Amino acid sequence: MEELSSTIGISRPTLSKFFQDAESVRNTTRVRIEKALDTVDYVPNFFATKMNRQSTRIIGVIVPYLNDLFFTSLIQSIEESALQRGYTIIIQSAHGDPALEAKAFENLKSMSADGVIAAPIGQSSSLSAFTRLKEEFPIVCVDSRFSDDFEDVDFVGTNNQQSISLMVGYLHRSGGAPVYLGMPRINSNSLEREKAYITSAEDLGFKPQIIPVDNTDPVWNFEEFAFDTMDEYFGRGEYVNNTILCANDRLAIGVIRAANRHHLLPQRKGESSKFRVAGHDDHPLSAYVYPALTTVSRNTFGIGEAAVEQILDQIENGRRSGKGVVRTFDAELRLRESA
Amino acid sequence: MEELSSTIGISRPTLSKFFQDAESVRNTTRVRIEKALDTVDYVPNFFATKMNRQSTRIIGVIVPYLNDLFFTSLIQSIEESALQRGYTIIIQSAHGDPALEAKAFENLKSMSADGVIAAPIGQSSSLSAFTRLKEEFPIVCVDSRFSDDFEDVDFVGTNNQQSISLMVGYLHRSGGAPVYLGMPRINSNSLEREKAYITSAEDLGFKPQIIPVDNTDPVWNFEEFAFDTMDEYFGRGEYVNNTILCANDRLAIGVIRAANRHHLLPQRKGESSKFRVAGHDDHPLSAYVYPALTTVSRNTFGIGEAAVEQILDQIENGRRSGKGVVRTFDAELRLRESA
DNA sequence: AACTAATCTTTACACGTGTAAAAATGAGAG
DNA sequence: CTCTCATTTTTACACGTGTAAAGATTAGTT
Repeated sequence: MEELSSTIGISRPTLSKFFQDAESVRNTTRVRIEKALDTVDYVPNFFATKMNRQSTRIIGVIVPYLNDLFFTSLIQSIEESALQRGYTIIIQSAHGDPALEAKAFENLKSMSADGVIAAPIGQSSSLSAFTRLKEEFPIVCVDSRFSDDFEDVDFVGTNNQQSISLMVGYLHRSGGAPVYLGMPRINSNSLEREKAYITSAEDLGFKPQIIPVDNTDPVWNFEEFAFDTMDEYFGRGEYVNNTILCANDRLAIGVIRAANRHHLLPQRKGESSKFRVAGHDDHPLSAYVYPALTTVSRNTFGIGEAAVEQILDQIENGRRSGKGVVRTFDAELRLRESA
Repeated sequence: MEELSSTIGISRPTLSKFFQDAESVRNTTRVRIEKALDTVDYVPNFFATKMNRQSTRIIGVIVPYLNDLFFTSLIQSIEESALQRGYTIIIQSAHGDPALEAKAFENLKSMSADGVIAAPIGQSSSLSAFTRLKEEFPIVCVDSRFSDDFEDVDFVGTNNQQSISLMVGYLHRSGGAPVYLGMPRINSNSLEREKAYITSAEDLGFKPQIIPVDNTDPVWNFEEFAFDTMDEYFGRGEYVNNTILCANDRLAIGVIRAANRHHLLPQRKGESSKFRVAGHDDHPLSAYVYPALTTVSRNTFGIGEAAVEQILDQIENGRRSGKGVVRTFDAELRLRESA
């Protein structure tokens, strides 16, 4: 930069100012700098620009897994919003491991990230780390809560109560009360949706029925989990005439596969069947399975955008003490073929 | 760090040495440091550690899209290998935009990344930028080549000739010569697989037949593209008795959806149909569509691992001039239901 | 106890940028 | 031309760490 500035014939501080805000230097000098930049290719050193600053304009994003299209969509919308506001995001995947999640927070702390948007795994093993970390920089939880104990942490996610009751209502009036297939207990959505199902059932006056699953070893490959679980039930003739509401689409995709294997679904035009499946999330592939999955679509874009808004609010206006902001987004029915 | 070192009662350089390699300090001092680290939580500043170094131990990873499970799996295997070797990865998504791809390279350059593993989009618009950048730091192309013109760049990917001819051979002998549905012209795999199909057809003595598609506006939502394309053909009664080999599984999933809509697939146990579909890649969901997709599995883990090996070879042993190393991985048949 | 090798301390400089303060220069208005 | 204000230059320091060199200390060996 020193070198470049003397080549152009201006001082280094002026050049530094230019890179921070091109409009902040005089018009004539700006043109001179831009012309010079066409010939040499120079970019300010990322690390040096982030050192010794009050703000790094970095937002950390932590997801439990990268191998899930919901999280990648979320990252995409977060990145888009952040870039618009002049922030850079650093993506960290916890690979489903609470220890790595804690490490991801440490990494971001060592980068003096201005704030962190985290879709937490939320296992007890990282609770103590989180308790400390949430005091160290602004944090917004997205998609799922870290734990109910952290009422002071902002949260942006889906209104599970609304989305589930919307779906349960539709299923109930269109062909019979659904039974519920929950997801492995990996985050707060898991429990929240189950509760929402029970509440909705009670509101509508039917008896909630939750399919018992083996939760001893919570896994992230939902399709396989749901397939294995339901394949066994279907083989014994159980749940073959039910409407199954799944906690998410990836489970539903596994269930549909098992149902196809056991020929539970209408096989010809005009045929009908008592067996139905519904999902939750509007997974990108849910329209492409057969039968196409009836589901509710989460407002992924809105959630990502709101998460950025909340973290920037904390960063720029300081953290408010007391209860954290909670923003939930309603979901919309996507009626397709499976229910 | 200054503060911490005086608290422990040692010098800052010693503490610095400890953080770089805990084994490099005397046993007794190491224990003292570790004990102190339990009480205060201190992590060295990421930026400061990367400044003024010959090596940052950072590897940049550029993918065209994050919303594709192949790329996320690839990232995961790259990250795993890199972490083992003590390198940190920085993920950059080009969002399908060659301009953003070029920007991603600039970002990594400004971070003085030791090297970059890139799954390039490879549109002409970023060619000139790439020509310059490939001289500036070690680059390994993964999954697809940037352009045939860059023979000096290392490449790690799938042996498309092997994978396609494996599949074409199987399809040909098991029920009829396949026609080919290509993917939008977004990268080198697109053309390579098409050529491999033609070669295989000629080897087996049948006339290659490529389904004409509208490629004016290359898109990344393959499922929709394939569905729209084939829905129209099927509606006109075309290709309804063919075996369709798709350039990737996401296309095949769209084709299966269209085929289901037009009732081209066997609907009952025992029924058979002349219509078949096969894919390429072994997408995580390909086993869950109905009928389950017959495909070939790419060695994603091997590819990621090899990409890391190649970039580290360049970083640690210097770049060799002349022809780049090319490592391709064979694929394996995954026979399921669709063909 | 004396020697040796390993480790540690001290000191000093480096990295590439932001930023503050004071002085100098430039542009536009009257 | 002179005044005034905006911009730029100059100078200097800061950030948090790595690292090199020289001297001091410690641990292990005989």
